Amino acid sequence: MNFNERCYSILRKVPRGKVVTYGDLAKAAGSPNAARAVGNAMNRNPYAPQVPCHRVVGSTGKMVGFAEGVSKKIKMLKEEGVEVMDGNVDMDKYFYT
DNA sequence: CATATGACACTAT
DNA sequence: AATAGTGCCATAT
Repeated sequence: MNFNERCYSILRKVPRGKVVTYGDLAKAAGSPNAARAVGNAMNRNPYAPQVPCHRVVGSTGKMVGFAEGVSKKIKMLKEEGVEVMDGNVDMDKYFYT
């Protein structure tokens, strides 16, 4: 099981309407400082619709990027009930602990 | 095997 | 408060 597959597995557990940060995801995957690598894994995302890669946001809840565009990402999150204001998510309410 | 790349995070201006 | 620069990790080429 390589690093990214671990990321996908973990990310897949994230419930709808919640979000996680790259850093925490990386930490959960076993490499606390591999936030960047996580983003890379999401970018290639071999498990396209299976993994909720759109539920991954920056450490501050700020939208960082998305393969199809941040706009799309925000749209999807809103569809799940996550409030996104000016590209930012309310961490205290939607962060997956 | 070595170099380059990127959807991050943090510190210093 | 906003912007720029630096460090880190795993993958792809």
